[in-house]
Amino acid sequence: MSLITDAPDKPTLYKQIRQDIERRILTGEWPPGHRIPFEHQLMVRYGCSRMTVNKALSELAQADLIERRRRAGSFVRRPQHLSAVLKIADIRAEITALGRAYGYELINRRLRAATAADRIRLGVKKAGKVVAIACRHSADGMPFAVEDRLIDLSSVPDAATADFANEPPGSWLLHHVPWTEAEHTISAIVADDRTAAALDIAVGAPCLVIDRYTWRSARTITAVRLLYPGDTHRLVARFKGG
Amino acid sequence: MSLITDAPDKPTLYKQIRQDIERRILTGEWPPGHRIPFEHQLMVRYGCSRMTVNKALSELAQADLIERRRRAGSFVRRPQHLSAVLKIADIRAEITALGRAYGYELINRRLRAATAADRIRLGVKKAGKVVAIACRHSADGMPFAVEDRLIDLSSVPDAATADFANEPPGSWLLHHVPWTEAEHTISAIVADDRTAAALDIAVGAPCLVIDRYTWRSARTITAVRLLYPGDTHRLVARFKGG
DNA sequence: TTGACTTATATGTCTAGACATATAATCGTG
DNA sequence: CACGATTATATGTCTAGACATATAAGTCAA
Repeated sequence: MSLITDAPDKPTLYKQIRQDIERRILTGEWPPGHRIPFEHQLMVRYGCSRMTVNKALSELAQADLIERRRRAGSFVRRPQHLSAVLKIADIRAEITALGRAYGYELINRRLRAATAADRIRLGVKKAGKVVAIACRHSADGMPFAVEDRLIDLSSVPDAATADFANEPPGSWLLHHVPWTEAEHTISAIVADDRTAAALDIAVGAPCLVIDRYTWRSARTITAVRLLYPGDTHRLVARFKGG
Repeated sequence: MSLITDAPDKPTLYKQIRQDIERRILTGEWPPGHRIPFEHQLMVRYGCSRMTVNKALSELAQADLIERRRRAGSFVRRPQHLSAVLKIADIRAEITALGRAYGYELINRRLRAATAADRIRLGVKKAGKVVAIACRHSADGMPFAVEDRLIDLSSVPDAATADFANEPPGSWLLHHVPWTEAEHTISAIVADDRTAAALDIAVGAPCLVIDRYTWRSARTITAVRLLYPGDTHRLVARFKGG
């Protein structure tokens, strides 16, 4: 579901310098704490101006591979805590990418005044209207995930009239509302009878849960809970690090 | 467990330009596909040289917020698929960060010739030796996670003599072996009797599973499976996007 | 020894140019 | 009209300087 690729680039000088240093760091030749040659030394070694060296080092610093300290120099950072770019794609794109046929089914759609529980879930204080949606995504006709979503109509008025019978709300929102911030929480539960029926798995079978909250400029847009069969579905995050 | 913070920086000119454009993109003032003013126009607007504008735009391009095309200009990119930086910290750091007391207990440590199953798990073909470790992490005396790890001794010879009785293998590896690539797979299972006993939860209770493989320059270092109680533990990924 | 002050220095930012290069737009030609 | 050649232009990279600024290291006094 995710992969960080290094596009092969024309080896301009600053990129060459950057890759050169990166290689030494990744192979361990320059261990954490090692001081990288000063910009002045590097410009002599590579026969270029300081700006060129600076650009290479700046990018390495931006990638957290090195740390730059005024007057002291640049240092190889100690291995970062494991961190991964976890790309959780639009479910339709995810299923299509697997080469399987995507299916969507709206189970329930209700427009209502926000209940107390709704307001807590969306993290809003004022009363207002919400759209509650339950739907199911399938791959090759088999249940893939069930979705339980709440959309704050005060943030997304258009959602009141949107037709979610044919378009999944996730796709609709992605195309209609720019988001600025989001949060995923991943956990595990066992299927209750309703979930089990919807996913066509046994009651008590493990489920992977993704709760996603999306904001736009500190304003809640939507809260969604996705349930996947836990033994067949996997989230994969692949990454590089130092 | 993760958070992308924007450190408040002294507002140098290029950063101001960058944030200015970033704001317009994030608020939707400049929607996806919108062409950003040419560098030449921006240098007039901000009264600076092209290199300054170029630095701002280059960083925005590096962050995938804009796309730059020669002769055509720079354009706001359409919203990326949801992607999050999922920071899976060293467990000790994770527990400490929660303000709880960290505990570690080695359950089992065996040095053996790699079995067929070991070789499959590590993705190596040649015969060799491995260290198999089972251990438990606890927070405030309560089981937090159980770990089942395999270390390839041909990649990490020192692991044969390392003392994992007092130091968790994850911390030891992080400090002794630089890694260049890793992969996480997140899934859910239900606890079997052994897992239930180790985590002090009921048989059949949900567990969050993290399988992590770590490589160094295409060479497998270690494979580890972490089991967390699924209803109490959560992976959180918070992020920004366009 | 400790704390306050000074100094040297590496990085941070910026300029006003230059040439390279990819490509959108235009122009000509069949 | 279609297609290939030409041209204009925005970005990509680079230079040789400049001054700003944080700070490690050295200096000196209490």
